[in-house]
Amino acid sequence: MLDDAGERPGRPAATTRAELEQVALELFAERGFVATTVDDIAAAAGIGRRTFFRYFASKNDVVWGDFELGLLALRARLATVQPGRPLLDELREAVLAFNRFDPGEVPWHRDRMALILTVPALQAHSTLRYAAWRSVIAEFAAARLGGSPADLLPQLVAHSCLGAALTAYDQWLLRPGSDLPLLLDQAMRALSGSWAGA
Amino acid sequence: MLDDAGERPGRPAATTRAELEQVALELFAERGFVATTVDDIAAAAGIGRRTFFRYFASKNDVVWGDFELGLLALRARLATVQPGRPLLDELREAVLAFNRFDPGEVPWHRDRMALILTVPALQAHSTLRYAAWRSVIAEFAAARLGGSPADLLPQLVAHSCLGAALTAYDQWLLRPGSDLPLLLDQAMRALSGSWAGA
DNA sequence: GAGGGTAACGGCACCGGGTGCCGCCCACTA
DNA sequence: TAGTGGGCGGCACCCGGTGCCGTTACCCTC
Repeated sequence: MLDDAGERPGRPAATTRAELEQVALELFAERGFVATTVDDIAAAAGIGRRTFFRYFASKNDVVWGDFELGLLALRARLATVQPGRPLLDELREAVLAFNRFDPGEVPWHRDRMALILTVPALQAHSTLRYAAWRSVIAEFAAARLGGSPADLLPQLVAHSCLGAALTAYDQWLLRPGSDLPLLLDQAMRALSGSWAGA
Repeated sequence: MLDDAGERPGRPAATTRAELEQVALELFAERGFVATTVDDIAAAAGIGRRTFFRYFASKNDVVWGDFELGLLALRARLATVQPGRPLLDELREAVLAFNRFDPGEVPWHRDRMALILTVPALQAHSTLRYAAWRSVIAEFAAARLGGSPADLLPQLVAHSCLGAALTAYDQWLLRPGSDLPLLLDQAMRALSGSWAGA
């Protein structure tokens, strides 16, 4: 609806989400997220400020790329999982898959995540995105454990997985050169109560 | 610095945080959080809009009452805990203590939490408050487990406790008449890997 | 009881994100 | 060549948040 080249009637779209995202991330890297105004982004992309908000619901959303698509993939993956293996094993692998990226994409992804995890406005906004992520996990956990996704246990599972993923990301950004999949794996495995007896 | 009755030189404060909070919560209950502007609150409290922002850093903060004091109490409590008991037992009791309120306070607290957990702007903002809460937990966990609060395990513990508390609050608000301390206890106990084998 | 010190008040102007409205533009189609 | 329809983008507006600065009201001292 604002992308692909012509085909449709009507005026062709002036740009794409991906293009806008790239322009914006460069500006964020140069001057920082808060110091970059939406006018700056629109000007740099050669569009009107009003048009920017047709591509992204908010300045915060620019940094989230194709998160929605990722959620769809996550849900699809979990829907086709065969029962039989421990819940946490499935979740661990799903979390790893969700956070797997082409090597070429990794630096971009790292920049994005650094913003999300350090800029207060983005930290705050991220909660709304994470809620959608958690509900995918809670759905799956509920299917496995029985009951409704709104029940205490599925919700707790979802919160725990999110916590593990965020912890891993924090470590990844904190320690240059560290390995994200490894950290995610460690964090997810640590959920199995390895610290519960301490 | 803007509270207590006279004693100091200078013009006396026109109101208090508590008074403003009460006025604001009533307006939120009447028209909702988003539909209530800061001007509305200021007008209802008989102060200038500019003055409102001397009492609260943002409209979002109104709803958080004495959270900072609670954090201090939580930290103090954890600092005086005798080693020897399992980490999770200490944390469970600390979480329960942190969320214990006078019976008379409960309805107010429930309203506050309902706002925080359902209004998107407040959900988002809450992350920043929770970060401070988590760091108190992480400090304690690091002291117990050894290492730095920034390490993976203490961070994971903190995220898990927060997740448990939020899960319990969600259930509390979802089921009228439910018992918050009981739900918190259940959620914290469920962290001990009761679902890890499923 | 007059005057100075001091700290909160609060108006004003400004910024920036976000939105509703509406006329304009422009590729495609008939 | 005229018409259709969807994206563009200016404009005006709202609201949260901030820096500035003159004003107000108390207290203390003389």
